[in-house]
Amino acid sequence: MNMPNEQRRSERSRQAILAAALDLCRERGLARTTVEEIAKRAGVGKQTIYRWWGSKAAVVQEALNERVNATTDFPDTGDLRADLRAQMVVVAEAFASADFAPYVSLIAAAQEDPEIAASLRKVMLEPRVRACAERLRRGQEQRQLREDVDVDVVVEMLYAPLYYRLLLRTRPVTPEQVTEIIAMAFEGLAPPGRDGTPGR
Amino acid sequence: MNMPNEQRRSERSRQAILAAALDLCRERGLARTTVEEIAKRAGVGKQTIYRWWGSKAAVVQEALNERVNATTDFPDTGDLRADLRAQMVVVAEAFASADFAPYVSLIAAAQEDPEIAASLRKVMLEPRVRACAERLRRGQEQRQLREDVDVDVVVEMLYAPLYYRLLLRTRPVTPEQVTEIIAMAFEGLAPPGRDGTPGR
Amino acid sequence: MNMPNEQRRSERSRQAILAAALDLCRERGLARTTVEEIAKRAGVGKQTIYRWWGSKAAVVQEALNERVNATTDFPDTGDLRADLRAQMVVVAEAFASADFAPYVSLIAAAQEDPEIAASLRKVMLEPRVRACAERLRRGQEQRQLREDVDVDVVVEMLYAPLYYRLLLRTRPVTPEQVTEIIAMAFEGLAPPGRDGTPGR
Amino acid sequence: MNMPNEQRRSERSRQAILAAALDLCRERGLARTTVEEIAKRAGVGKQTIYRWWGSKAAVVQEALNERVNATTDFPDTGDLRADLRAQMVVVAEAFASADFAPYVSLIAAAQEDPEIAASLRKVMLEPRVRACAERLRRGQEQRQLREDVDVDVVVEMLYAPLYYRLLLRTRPVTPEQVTEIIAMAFEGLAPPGRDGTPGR
DNA sequence: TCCTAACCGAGACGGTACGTCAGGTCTTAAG
DNA sequence: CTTAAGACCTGACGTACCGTCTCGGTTAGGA
Repeated sequence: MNMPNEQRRSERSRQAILAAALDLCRERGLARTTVEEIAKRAGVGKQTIYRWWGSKAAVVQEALNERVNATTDFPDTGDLRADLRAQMVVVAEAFASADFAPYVSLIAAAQEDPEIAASLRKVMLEPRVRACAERLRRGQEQRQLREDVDVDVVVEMLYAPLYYRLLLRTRPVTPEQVTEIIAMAFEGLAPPGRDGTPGR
Repeated sequence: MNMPNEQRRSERSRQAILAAALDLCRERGLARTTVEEIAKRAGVGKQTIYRWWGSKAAVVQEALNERVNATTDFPDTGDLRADLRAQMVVVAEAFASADFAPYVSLIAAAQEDPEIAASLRKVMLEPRVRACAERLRRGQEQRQLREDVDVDVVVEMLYAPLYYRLLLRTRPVTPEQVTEIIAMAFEGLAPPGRDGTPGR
Repeated sequence: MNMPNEQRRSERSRQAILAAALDLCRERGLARTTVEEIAKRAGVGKQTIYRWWGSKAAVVQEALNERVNATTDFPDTGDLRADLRAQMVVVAEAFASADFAPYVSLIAAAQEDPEIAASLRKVMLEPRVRACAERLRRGQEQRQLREDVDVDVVVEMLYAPLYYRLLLRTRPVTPEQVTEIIAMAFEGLAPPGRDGTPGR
Repeated sequence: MNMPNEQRRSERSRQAILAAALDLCRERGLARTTVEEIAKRAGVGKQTIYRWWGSKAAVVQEALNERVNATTDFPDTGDLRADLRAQMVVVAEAFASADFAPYVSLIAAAQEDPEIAASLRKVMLEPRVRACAERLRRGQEQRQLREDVDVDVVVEMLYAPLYYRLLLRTRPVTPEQVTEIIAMAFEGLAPPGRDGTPGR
């Protein structure tokens, strides 16, 4: 994207485009949304979209990024598992919401467009992963989490099942799932042995 | 799909179409593959594709299904964690392979097409999930897995991190990841307490 | 124009396109006619136009050529000046007719497109010029036209004033103009001298 | 055109626009010349063009009018045919020149824009026609031209063949053509009869 | 001499049409 | 009846220009 003069840009058009793109994406998914429709609904010329964005996916992502709660702070009440649960329930509820469709569409688009993938990771994923990892590290200091685990892998283990259901649609994402994940992850799958530590 | 007369169908054309579709999908992804190209490369009329399949995704899925190793059997050596590791490493290697691109494309397409999603789940996912769940249940009987966990949720907990990396491309899927997942999942995240059972 | 298979061509679409193009051209001129409108009015895809013609001008020309009276025969009653007058009056009336607008548009388009120009000359102009020249040559044999003139130049001298008014719109083209042209051309501009032959 | 304040107008910009328009028109014809290109080449904002002219054709016409030899005087040596020939040869040479393309483009544009047509007639055509007609009238007084002919029609008869070749491009416009036209027009096409006056 | 209205360059804007691509349907000829 | 071939209608693509509309910056006259 080598941009034209940013200063002369019409904020009115920009907002109308982001809103229209997001609406259409919610209504029928990104694949069935066309640049022409976005332009028409936003009351804007197509060129204005092509001037500032590289693809309809880029528009949706900017819209999403601007509207999604920007706070990536993680609660820290001192109780790691409670804090994780609280945060993950928020995520689970977001995943279950109909408004979340554009994010799913974007992940789909990212599968065949490395640029979207990179930008998604950088903008949507990494800040939240980092916040969670930090909370986990504090949890290690507070002796609420094993010290010999890689917190980045823990983040994956906790959140991956939510993404699994989100993307493979085997079952709905629910707060109950969060409860189960945390319980299983913290308590482990090994049956309680005599000394509390399983073999291997 | 209400099919025309199956018996008169040309197997030669069918195979050529499946091969062409898979090749193109590997080369440039499903989104950038067109029915027209498949037809031309297969030396086939477009109508022959539309006659027998509902979409290019359906073609790719049939191709994938026919070529992928059909055996969903799970090893059972008596050592649950070793068996899980063995099977998951096979999956991880598959995920890491370049030939796997069509499967990823299909998952992407499924996000905005419930028909593909349903068919993907039924054909690709469920048989393998079922096989794993059964092995886990035998593991419970063999006292190698807690008896109070829902094995279907355990399947998710084990495989979800592989899908997470596959679809969000944060890091490559590797055998090491499998080792870490199994260790963390079985041993749990809670720090070893005095009595071996964490609070809550 | 390297054509696709001519045999599979839809005559229905072809006729609809020619008719629509001609109508639109009559209504508002070639410049204000768009390929999109032609397609819409003909109930045809744009691609069908682009498949068979190189430009909207080519469509109009084919339409014109197909509809214009194909007979280029020149009357030959034995009276050259009467025959010329008869034929030229037909042309003058055609020029004056509103239906003639597409021909004028085509001449305009030819000014900046040598291909249209060449095709116009070959299809519309030359056959008629040739027919007139032949009649003039017979006139020379019949001793009704000087034998020392180049009949091709005579054709120009007779018809050019009609084109002049058609294209420069100084005055309407009328049968009276034809009468004046023929009189002046045959009798000459030189004042009748003592011996009937002017100087120089 | 309701003009803004003429006094504040930038002559520098005006000249740059006229020059750019004329150059572009010579290079690729009026149809393929865009206002945007004119503006860019002239180093001028588009608005400056739209402020002072109604269309690109108007720009070209003003450019042409300013640069073309403004003298419409007709020579008068006393020999009408020689004077006509001299003047017509100048015109023929102009027609044959590559620099003449913009004038031809303008005539083409005039076919579908009555405003251009009117302005072309008024500015380019009528003064020259009037000058020629006056010379012809003096020729009648000098007994070098029949007195019973309408001089305006004679002007057409003489110049129309030049325009015919210019616009229909059947053959190049040359001084020889001028010679032929004058000879044929003055001497007439009728074969010299016994009494020097043809029938009808 | 300064003020201020106007013109100026630049170029973003809402549009229309372009010529192309691919979708899915329909037609033709061959087997 | 199926097939390969490919023309057909449709609709979206991304681009080029249209003519209008801001922006500062500059310039010229009237106060």
